[in-house]
Amino acid sequence: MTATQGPSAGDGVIGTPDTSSTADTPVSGRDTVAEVVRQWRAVHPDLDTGPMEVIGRINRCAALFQQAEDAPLRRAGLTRPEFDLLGALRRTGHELTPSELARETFSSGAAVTKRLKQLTERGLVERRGDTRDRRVAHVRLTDAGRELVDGILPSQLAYENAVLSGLGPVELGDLAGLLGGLLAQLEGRLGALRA
Amino acid sequence: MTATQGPSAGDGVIGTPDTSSTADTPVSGRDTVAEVVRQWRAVHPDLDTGPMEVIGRINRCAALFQQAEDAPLRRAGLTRPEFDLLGALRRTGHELTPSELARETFSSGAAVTKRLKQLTERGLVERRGDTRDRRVAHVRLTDAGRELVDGILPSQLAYENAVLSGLGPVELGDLAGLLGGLLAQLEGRLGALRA
DNA sequence: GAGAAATTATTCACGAGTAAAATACCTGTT
DNA sequence: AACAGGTATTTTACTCGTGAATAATTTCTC
Repeated sequence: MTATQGPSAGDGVIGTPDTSSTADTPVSGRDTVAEVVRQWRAVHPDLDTGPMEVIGRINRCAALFQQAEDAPLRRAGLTRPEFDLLGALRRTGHELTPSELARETFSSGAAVTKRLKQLTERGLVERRGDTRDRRVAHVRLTDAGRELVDGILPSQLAYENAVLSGLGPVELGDLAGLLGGLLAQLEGRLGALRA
Repeated sequence: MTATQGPSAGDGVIGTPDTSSTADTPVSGRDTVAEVVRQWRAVHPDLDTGPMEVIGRINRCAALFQQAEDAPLRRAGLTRPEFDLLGALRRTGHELTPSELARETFSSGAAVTKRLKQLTERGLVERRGDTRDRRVAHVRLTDAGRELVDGILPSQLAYENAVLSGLGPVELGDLAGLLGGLLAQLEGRLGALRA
């Protein structure tokens, strides 16, 4: 699929009304992605580097989060995927089957199986077989699991808040809104784009 | 900087306020993270779920990108980390040592070693020992490697553009700007926050 | 200059995720 | 009732990244 290389959209996409010049440093300040984009432009001045400025930054932010954001989690001996699983059980408030956990957690069934094994051994979740359909299992938090999640969550949120404290409330709100719009589009339309 | 950010709060960007308990309800519309946040609020109405709306969405976007965004890459038999490595060599325009590649690529030295081994076997990069310091190696793209990168890049960017096409140019510009600000903060201040 | 400390790159053992096969079970059709 | 086909979950074989140890070399310090 050869999409029309944004002819006019080319360099205008990002710098639209706000930033000062088109010559150097066309985008916001000094993060590493900006430098990367600058290098690419020097080598391929014809390409539309707009997407990089969004996707590259999202990927980089996510990578940094994974390294640092989860400090309170790791202190409790949990990885982020493990916490996501426990959190899914906590926030839905009821039992979930492994398949539902996989869907809720955006991970594969096999990964859920492995995590459940570990979490069961640690006494954080329990399993119960369905009486009608003996293929399915129902997983629920133990008291210890629920207490662990409830104990971690506030400090985790406080930590995330600190991580984001560089932006003001208005900017965070805007960012959340824009990301929500993007994500809604991605989730709705991405499966179909898998060309 | 950022164009006239939404007057008042950030809830207007996407749409419909929802039917929740708390007074301020910036949860925008219809992505999965919004639903997750809603569930958390029902269970813990006292917690500030603001950070989730940003961090959760960034992580989720990154996960979706990893699944889908790289379609043109995989068609060329490259993973995203491999392409990042080749891209670093291409965009800097000169040779890089493995350590520099690790820094540029945000990955560990061991990972770079492994990738270099594979890419060398495929004839995409070459290595050369430093004459002054015999510990260091210098890595450069072969002609085939450079052609591969240059061949992939346009379609990869076009693909990314399509992925982002749900947002308009202004929104993408704002998003890039906000993410750049966040990232600059994270990169500058995150190492110190590792408590 | 000789030995200590630092730096560069690689190797190793391991943990975690995945896709695909395997297992166990249910349901509808005949 | 029996069989085909579908679904839920687990197992298997494999890949990939990581941190810690290792090897090789340079640089610092006296």
